[in-house]
Amino acid sequence: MKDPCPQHAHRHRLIQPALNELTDQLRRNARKITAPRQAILNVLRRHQHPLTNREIHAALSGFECDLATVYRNLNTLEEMGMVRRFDFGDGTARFELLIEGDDGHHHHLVCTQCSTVVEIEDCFPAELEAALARRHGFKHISHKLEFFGICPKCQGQAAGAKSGS
Amino acid sequence: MKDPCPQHAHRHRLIQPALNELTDQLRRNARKITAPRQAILNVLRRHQHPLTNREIHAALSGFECDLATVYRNLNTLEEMGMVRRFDFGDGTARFELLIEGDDGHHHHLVCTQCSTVVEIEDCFPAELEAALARRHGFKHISHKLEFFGICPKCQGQAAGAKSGS
DNA sequence: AAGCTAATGCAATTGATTTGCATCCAAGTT
DNA sequence: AACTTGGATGCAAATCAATTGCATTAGCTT
Repeated sequence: MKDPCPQHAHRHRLIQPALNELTDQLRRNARKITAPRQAILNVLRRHQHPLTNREIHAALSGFECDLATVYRNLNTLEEMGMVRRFDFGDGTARFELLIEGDDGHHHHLVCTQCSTVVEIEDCFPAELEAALARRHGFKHISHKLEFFGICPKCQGQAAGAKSGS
Repeated sequence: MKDPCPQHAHRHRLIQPALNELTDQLRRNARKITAPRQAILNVLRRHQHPLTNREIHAALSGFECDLATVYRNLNTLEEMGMVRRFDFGDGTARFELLIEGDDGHHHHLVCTQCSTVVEIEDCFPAELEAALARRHGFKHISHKLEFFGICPKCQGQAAGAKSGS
């Protein structure tokens, strides 16, 4: 019996893995250390929020690579367990870098006005989830959970704005 | 202070609204009672599970209309609060008919093998959600939550199958 | 029955994501 | 250090869900 959402919630957010640690992970998975890959990992290292493929592509400092390459690499990194994919329901996938050993399971609180994202420490209670699985005879149960609301900054302002002042 | 997810969980699933009750709702919202709309509502009445636009379009018995019309109507019905949109994370929206007065808030347990969908009575605890909103200063908070796992039927079978038997 | 506007059909468009294919290069070999 | 090779990349085309422009049709009000 494990806790709802253990202590891993905020842990990795504070850590910025060194690039060479990340390339080591690639090496161990028999992946080539290419320029696009390093550039992408560098972008992910520097950002604490979930990024879309397009955002990652745009953030490649100096270096350029094809958008398709970004897509391919994020899929690869996800398979390798180096990033986690999030779905905020807007039809665009977002990714966060994980540190080794962390499954990255956590959730977000997204402002429906300005798209500000806050990482959340809460999780759906594991006992409830287990009971639910038992009740319906399901195995290997997991969940997707994201919260939406109006952030403090946007609360004073008239609706419709896309970014803070 | 309200309950986590009140008793409305299974309520409407057992009810199959009469077509004329549904068209009355349209009328009250100043919407025209067209053939495509009636056909779409009929499909929704008969199905207890979330359906994609394409599935609804395919299920229009006898009557034919353009797929774009199905898309447009489900958007309209959603605005009117007659259907609720669900996102199972596969890039395709699904819809369920609501009964009047029910906001239709509930969740699902989806089999990742055969796509069987079970409606869930559990919900993310409202107290936790309220605390979360308070903690981060958010207002008008809501959430999206769906569960995934392997259903009883698929547990015995080798992975990979797309439907039972 | 006439008239106005929403609703529809059809085709084209948008946007995210994927893929075919020729070329290239990182990494292991000789 | 040159050689080999399969994974990786660039580019363009293809998918797929969903939306939209536009001319036409058809509910509904008067």
